[in-house]
Formats: sequence, C-alpha cells, structure tokens
Amino acid sequence: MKRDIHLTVPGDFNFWNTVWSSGWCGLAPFSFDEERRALSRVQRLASGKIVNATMMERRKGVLTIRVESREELGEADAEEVEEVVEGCLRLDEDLSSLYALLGGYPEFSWVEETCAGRTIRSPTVFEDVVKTICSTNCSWALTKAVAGRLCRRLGERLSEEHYTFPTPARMASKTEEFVRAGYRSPYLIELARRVVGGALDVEAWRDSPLDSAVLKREIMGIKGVGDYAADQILKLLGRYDFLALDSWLRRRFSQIHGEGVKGSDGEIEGFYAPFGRWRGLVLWLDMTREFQIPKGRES
DNA sequence: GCGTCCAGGTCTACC
DNA sequence: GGTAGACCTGGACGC
Repeated sequence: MKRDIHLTVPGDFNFWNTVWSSGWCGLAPFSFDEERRALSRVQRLASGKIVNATMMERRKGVLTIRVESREELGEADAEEVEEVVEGCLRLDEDLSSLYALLGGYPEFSWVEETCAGRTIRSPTVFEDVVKTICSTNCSWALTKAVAGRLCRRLGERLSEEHYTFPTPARMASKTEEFVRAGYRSPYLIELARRVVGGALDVEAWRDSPLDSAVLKREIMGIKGVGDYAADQILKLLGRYDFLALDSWLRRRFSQIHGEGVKGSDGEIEGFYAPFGRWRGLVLWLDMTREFQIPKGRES
C-alpha cells in the first residue's frame, strides 16, 4: 500500500541541507538516496503498522512523504507519520536568534542564506542515545554497521532490507552476545533496562527545565556516555551550549583555522565562545561548511 | 593471507 | 583530580 502525504514546511527550511548536515541520515533505520535527494525511515506506528516513509522536496515549501506499508493506512497513521517527520527534521526549531547573531559575522552570512542550521535527529531520545554510544571510539563505518545490525537483529521487519529501530523493551530482553556492539553491548542493555524499568526517563530530556550543565551531568550518568557523547546528545536535544569535540572536529579545526597545527581544546572553546548558547552549532556549521548546499541548488 | 594500527571515547584502577 | 591501560569491532595498510 502506498500513500502520499504533503507537508508544508517553514520558509527557512532547507530539506537537503538538513538531511546532509550530519551522518545521522546514514544510520539505520534512516537511509538516503543522494541522486534522488530522498531521505527514508522505517517506523513502527502506534497502530502496530510498520511503514517506510520516504521524504522528498519536489517543490519548494512542500515536503512529499511517500508512505509504504503492507497494510491500509488510516488518517491517524498519516498524522503520526507527519509528527515523526516534523520531529526528525526539527521543523519547529526556531533559528531566528542564531541568524540574528550571525548577522554580525560576515564570514557566517552563508548560514542564513542557505537556511542552514537544522540537523536530523531520531523520533526518540532513546534511539539518539544508543546511536551516540555506538559512535564512540570507532570509525563511522563501524557505527553504521552496528546501527544496521541492531535494527536487523532487534527491530521489526517490514521487508528484507527494512527494519525498525529496536524498542527499549526488545533491547532489554537480549543478551550482550545478541546485541553484538562490542564492549558497548552491556552499556546499551543497561540503558534499555533502566528505561523499561522506569528508573530513567530519557524522553523527558527534550522538555527538561534543567540548565544544560545540570542536564549534562544527568546524561553522563549513563554508562558509556562521557564528555563528548553527553555534548552530542545535548545537541540532539536542541541545546548547543557545549562543543562535542571529537577527534574529527579537532583535526578539522586545525586544518581550517590552525594551518594544520593542532590547537588545544581551550583554544577551540575560546574561538567559539562569542557565539554563546549557539557555539556548539556554529562550530559544527563552520566545520561542515563545504558540505552545505548553496541556496538555489536545492530542488 | 596475516598482523598491526587506529578510528567521530569511556571506564576503572591506581596514584 | 589526574592519568595509564584496557576495551569490541572492522577497515586500511604494509609485508
């Protein structure tokens, strides 16, 4: 069964920039088609139906979501797909104060011109935390492999190629050998069991009233989440107070601003300090600038 | 084909 | 509080 949903998007939303702005688009159950400029995601709906939603911007301002399922989709299913897409693409995120701040920096004028700044996230904080843990101390290729394996082994099947992301309950019920995420396996299972048991409510973090530094300490209470991973999770929650410096960003910063000479974390912190609560996002935009799509090239 | 290194870090024991 | 060493995995690289 196929159904097309048409979703109106904000004027400052650049679909492919958002998809392409980080590696999250390549972690299962997300997948992308660069040639068609399409982003897909396999998702289990509240009704129990499993769908594959493929997003494309065929005309400016309107996102077409092609939803495929083995079953007939009702209005409630369609509305849920819309909500999932809006959440993943952060359509409700207000970047006006970032654009206003960067107005004082000509070298960043391209950010507003290209409607950059949004990055993909998962429908649940649980999924984002699991993927962040899987991204530590390994190559990106391995992160993709582990995410794909988690879906195939623990997720629900739509087709041979399409599986959902595992629920906390599914992950909590498995052994370390089954999860197969290396030394991270016990961390993932412990996280899932705490979530299932109600000891940890990671979904509440998106609306947490806590100060970012306080929330960061709470996030670091998860085993396998250290300084870098906590910063990265905060970014996925829409908080950019911290830089989430990893080896790739440090190397990249030295190439762009240090003429290849490695700078200290303190120097990098100082460089982006003027951008206040947006500094983590400004760092990311600065380091990924060449990957951003110039306005006018979007389809 | 095999061994080694290392990659988008974190934990723990020890000082 | 600071630091060294161990840790899964798999691709890249040298031999």
